[in-house]
Amino acid sequence: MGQLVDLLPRSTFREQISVKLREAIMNGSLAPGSQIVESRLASQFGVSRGPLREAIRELINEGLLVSRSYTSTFVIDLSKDDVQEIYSIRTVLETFAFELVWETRDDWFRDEIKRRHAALLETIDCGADDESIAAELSLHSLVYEASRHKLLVSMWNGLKGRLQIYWAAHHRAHGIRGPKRESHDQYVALALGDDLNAMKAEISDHMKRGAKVTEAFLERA
Amino acid sequence: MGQLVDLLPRSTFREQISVKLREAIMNGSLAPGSQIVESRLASQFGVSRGPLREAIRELINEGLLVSRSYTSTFVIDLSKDDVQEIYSIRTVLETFAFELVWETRDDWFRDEIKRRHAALLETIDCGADDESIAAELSLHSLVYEASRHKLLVSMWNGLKGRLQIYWAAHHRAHGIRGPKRESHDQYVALALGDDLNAMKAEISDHMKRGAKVTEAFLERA
DNA sequence: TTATTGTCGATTGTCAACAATCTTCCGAAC
DNA sequence: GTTCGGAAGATTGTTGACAATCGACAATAA
Repeated sequence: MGQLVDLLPRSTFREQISVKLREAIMNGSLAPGSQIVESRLASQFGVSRGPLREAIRELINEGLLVSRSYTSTFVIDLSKDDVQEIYSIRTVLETFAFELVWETRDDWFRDEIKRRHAALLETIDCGADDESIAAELSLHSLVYEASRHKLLVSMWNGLKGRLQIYWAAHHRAHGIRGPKRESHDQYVALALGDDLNAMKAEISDHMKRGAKVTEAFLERA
Repeated sequence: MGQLVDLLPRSTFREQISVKLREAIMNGSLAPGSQIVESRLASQFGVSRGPLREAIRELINEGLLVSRSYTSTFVIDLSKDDVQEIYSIRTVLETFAFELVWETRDDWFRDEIKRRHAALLETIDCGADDESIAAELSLHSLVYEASRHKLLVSMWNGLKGRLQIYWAAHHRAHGIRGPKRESHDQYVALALGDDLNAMKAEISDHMKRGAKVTEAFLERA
């Protein structure tokens, strides 16, 4: 028997809190470097410290928070090296994802990549900065999802979260605009084409450009 | 002022429990598929369920345990697909690690790889199966450590834990011996040599052989 | 003045009791 | 015999109180 209706979202507090917290960090309500106080957050969410602590542990394991025993926990503040590391791993993983997907790209893949690219362009035209970031990450997510490689997807999700924090924070701090309108034309065109090596080269370039931009961020500060 | 005495190991229960639990899973005291009951484990460790739950959450995030809300939590039982995924990602990451390290390999690297290889051979000669597994993983860990890429190391550690569970469990279940004596001769020789492409090919082969062995495991069952 | 010690507030760590949920099983109705 | 419903037991989820630790600042003594 198939799935007739969606599973009811009977989630625990811990789950709900961990997504809310993740959102708050990603959209900058909790800025990088800011302190997390369990008792305060718990009362804000209207729960006790137990489930809140478990949610915090989850984000610590994802690398979004850091904590020092008996003392304090903070929203992570990524260093330049951290971001470079993320970009370098991303290059490797996204290249691998395209290798996996390349021969089995189907109509769904082609339609979906166009759809997500269009969505990205629209958010850029609207000037919606945070949404542009999310749309860009969604575009890149496609190849991971299409790979049907669960482990690869989960690793990408880990990187994605940290990247989003970083971008959102620095865009806010420096008043820089989101992704440029033409930044993904080449990426999408090659992903629809037939030259895997050109695609790989584009990924490598794309990531190098991204890494360069982050350096520029940090030199202003 | 130097370090007069060792730092006192003032760790929290959660920390201690999470390493003990990890050990128990890795060495097979807690077999794949076996159920974890919070209250029972808590009394075994002599602590309350609070810190124990947090330790369990940690292992869940590492992929060593799985849980269903309000019902139960189990030691993970990897499927054939899961193991294939691990091997395929491992190929990608280890190749990347060698690219990073290749031009900067120094005497420490060369000495250390010989040392770890010798340690592996010794455990094999002693017939110490569990230790052979650990020694093999330690040998492979070297290139990640030498890369000085924190993110890469942490990803490898995640994979390593799951691989160790899988190997230990299946060796125990099927009475199969650990790694063969000559299995890493080529790997070490190429890692000390000057042909990066040959090294990459060896990694790819090595992983394919590993994946084949896991298939053989599963066809017996 | 300066180094040492004690104290206090803030924060995280731990505990034991209680609540919510899931599974199983048994009995009744059809 | 089958299906439905509901009680019972097992397990996880949640809570509020209490304990341990840390960092800073004041008190003290040389």
